[in-house]
Amino acid sequence: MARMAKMTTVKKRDATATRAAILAAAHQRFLRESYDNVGLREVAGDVGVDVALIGRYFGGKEGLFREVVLADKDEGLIREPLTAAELPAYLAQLVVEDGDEHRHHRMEMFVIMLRSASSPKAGEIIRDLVHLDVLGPLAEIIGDDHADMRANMLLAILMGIGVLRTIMKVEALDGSTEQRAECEYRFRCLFEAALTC
Amino acid sequence: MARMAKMTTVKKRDATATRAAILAAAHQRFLRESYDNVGLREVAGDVGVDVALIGRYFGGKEGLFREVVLADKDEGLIREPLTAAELPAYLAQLVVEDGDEHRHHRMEMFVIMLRSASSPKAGEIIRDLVHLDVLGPLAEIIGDDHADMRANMLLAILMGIGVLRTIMKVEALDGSTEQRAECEYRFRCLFEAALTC
DNA sequence: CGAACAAGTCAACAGCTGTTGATTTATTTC
DNA sequence: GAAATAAATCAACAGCTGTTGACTTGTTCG
Repeated sequence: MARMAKMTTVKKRDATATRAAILAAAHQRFLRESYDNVGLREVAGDVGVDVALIGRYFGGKEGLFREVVLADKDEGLIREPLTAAELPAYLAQLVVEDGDEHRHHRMEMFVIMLRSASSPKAGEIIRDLVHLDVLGPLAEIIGDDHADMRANMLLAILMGIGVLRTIMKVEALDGSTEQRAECEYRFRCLFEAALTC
Repeated sequence: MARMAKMTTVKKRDATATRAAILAAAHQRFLRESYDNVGLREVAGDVGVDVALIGRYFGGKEGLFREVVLADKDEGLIREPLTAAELPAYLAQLVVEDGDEHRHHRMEMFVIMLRSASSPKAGEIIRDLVHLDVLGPLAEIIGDDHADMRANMLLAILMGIGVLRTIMKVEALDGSTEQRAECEYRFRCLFEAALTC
């Protein structure tokens, strides 16, 4: 009858809540598979909702992906005010995932972008975001001449590490246990080299 | 009648030749699109052959991709005998694409791997190849303790540059005209840092 | 020539994809 | 409580994907 298994919610009808739930589910899916390999029915299934609802709320797959990526944009890769001198240490800490919840979330956004960078439709969205939201701020922080190139080199290192770890599944860069400190140190050196050489 | 438009070949029937043609066409396609976004009909169309033939010769899409990737394996990323000291300069030259035909081909293999690294089926093939054919030789050349980690860092830089250039379509790393020398210099510095820090 | 065999084509099948219009169900409003 | 509105579902459609078996055509060998 009225008594259901789940006590808290008997499937209340809340548009904004389900919208958010779909967004969260999509985020998790895009984190683990590429744009092409994420099915809308899977995402809908995670939430316990029909596929058609995604179309209604986000207009389509592309719209859903755009919103997932843009939702994380607020806490872009570099948000807090940083000086060029602090950059290497900050980035190094970022990649060894030893940060707080915010930093973890930023790395997730990074992985999503990496995963779906191929695939024409998703790639376009990502490229814009990278240029405006990552490359721009980075170059501004660096500030000297050749700032553009230095920003690109920093991003290249970040992306390379990301690809190797999450997509190529290389274990040596995990930075688990005691290796973590060593890992972080080396990466800091690398970032410094990119800025000073 | 017997007179056709193309003078040289009136469609001779050569199994090994068409096999090679399919392989070449697939190479070009995988160079520009990801595994998921390359259609077998497109590849067959490039050669002027029916799709079914691909299935006959390569067993399927996965087999085709494997053969494309393995065909380039002979001239792996690092082939000629190199010392650790020569490595930075060699890699820097590799990424600015200022090399001969062989080096160009090696970078193409690299791009193919990057493009399709996501996508479960292709990724598995690529991962094996990266471990055995790139990471292994690199670590052997480096030779010191932490060789594994250093090899990973070198590869990370290489991949990052590759992703930024070919997938994110960043222009600043193109290394065109006069910038090329500067580009090469900076990358050499970066590789050196990865080896010595 | 004519049989044997390989090379290539044809057609069609399942399976899955994102997308859409009509429909049902719950909630709100008067 | 009944009408109006939003939330969610259903069913189905095209389109494309890789794959398979049966068929046709060209080549080769006796």
